Amino acid sequence: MHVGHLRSTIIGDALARVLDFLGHRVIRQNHVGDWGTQFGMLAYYAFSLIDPAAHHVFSREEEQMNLSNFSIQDMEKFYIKAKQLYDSNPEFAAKSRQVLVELQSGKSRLPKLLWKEVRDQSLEHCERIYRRMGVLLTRDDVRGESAYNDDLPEVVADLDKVGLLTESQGARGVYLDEFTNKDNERAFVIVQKSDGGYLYATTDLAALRYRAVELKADRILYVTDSRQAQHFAMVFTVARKAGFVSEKVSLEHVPFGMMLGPGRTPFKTREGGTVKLMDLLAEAVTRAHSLVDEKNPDLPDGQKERIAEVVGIGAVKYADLSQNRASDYVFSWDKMLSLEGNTAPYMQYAYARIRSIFRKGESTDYTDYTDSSEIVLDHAAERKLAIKLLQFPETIGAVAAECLPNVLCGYLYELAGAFMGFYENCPVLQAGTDALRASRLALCELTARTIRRGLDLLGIETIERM
RNA sequence: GCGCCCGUAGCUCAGUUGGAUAGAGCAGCGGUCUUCUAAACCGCAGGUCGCAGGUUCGAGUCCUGCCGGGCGCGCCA
Repeated sequence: MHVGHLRSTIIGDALARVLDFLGHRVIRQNHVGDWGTQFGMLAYYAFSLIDPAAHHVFSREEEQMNLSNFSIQDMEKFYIKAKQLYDSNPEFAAKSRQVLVELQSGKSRLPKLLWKEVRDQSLEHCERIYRRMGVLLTRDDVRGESAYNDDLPEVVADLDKVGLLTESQGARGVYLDEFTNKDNERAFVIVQKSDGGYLYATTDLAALRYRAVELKADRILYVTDSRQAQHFAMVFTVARKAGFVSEKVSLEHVPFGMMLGPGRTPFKTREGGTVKLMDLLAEAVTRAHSLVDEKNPDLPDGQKERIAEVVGIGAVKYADLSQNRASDYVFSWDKMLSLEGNTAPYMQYAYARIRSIFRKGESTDYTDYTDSSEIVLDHAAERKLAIKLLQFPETIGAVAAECLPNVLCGYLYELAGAFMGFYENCPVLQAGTDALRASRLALCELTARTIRRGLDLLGIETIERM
């Protein structure tokens, strides 16, 4: 995984958390690309590692080959090498495509075994990143392109059954009056190539039907980059017309802007020169660690490392989530790893400050103050903070309705800002009266709870001190 | 050609059912630690909201046209 995979992973995770929190039954679907050309080349490359001299691929003896020792240390390097060979070596490319054909037809067991091995390694790699980033996806959520392989002929047959299917120049597809092509003619959505192969529109239709019929989803969200907007608009239209999805089911593409490189050039996926996600996370944690050393040198080392991890990872995720997802995202180390201003550490810092008050006040029991206290809002800063606190529910509602995590980020930033103002102006532990002290402690408690909950919904952790 | 997205301060961006003097961060300048964490706070400076019309009591927001940028459009995903 590289930085180009960051957005869909993080945005999808945050939206799933928010919808979950609101009581919806959320079914995560990790639609991994485990069935295309790239997996053919990976599987064949894996094979060539086992036996570099091999010029033939699918003999019986080779099917017996023991694959148990096969392991891939670094899937990213592995892919780059395979890609280089694919581009430079016609023989390798031809064999890769052959592997894919064998794979999809299910004729030979060897490609299947290799494919499975490569896929497992790849998914394990993803899971390591998910765990470090605090993304809730698990292996159970993986339902990739390969899962729909057997449904593809049926999708085409069903389109034919309802009279939508047309043949043109040997390819089969659906004409849509709602869209036009380059020549201003109605669009043609191809579901089966002239050579009999299927395309991603076919897979997406199969997936759509699975989600509507089998999973009984009533709202289906597609978190992908905005370039696929038209593709999904067309696939949704076909699915409706074919009766795969009823009108009651909401189909929503949740598009986000591209990851751009320096100079606003597109970040090429599947090319060399991209920044690895693991490296990005490590760099973020390193930067956070040196900041902890600087700001709070007396903390024990173990605690510093924990803080660096939470702050660094949080900063990376927040940098992405806080921007309106429609905008293109210009990759910048400084911006992504920034720990100043409107960043996760700002909120984490506000939280840590509040927790510090409770430690100093010798009470860590949250419920001590909220239930029995009258809230006093005499100071402007108190009033401002209280109003912000009350806006939390409507904010979450808006985030869920519009699928905009940055709205939650904006809210939390305002909340943390309101607290900072309160903190500067309103002494808590040394408030004039017991009643005022109790009231302010309650405000602190409610703020801490809201910040922690809000960050949690974004997939970002909090720490007790920093 | 058609379609979608975008154009807001020097830079990066908020501003989504139209509502009062358009906000924030960074960068710049100047202040604030004898009191709960200064990873903070306060102040100053900085904008013809791409342009031109229109709707409205009211437009960054809605409509039309234009300029500029990005992306997409029958056998890749």
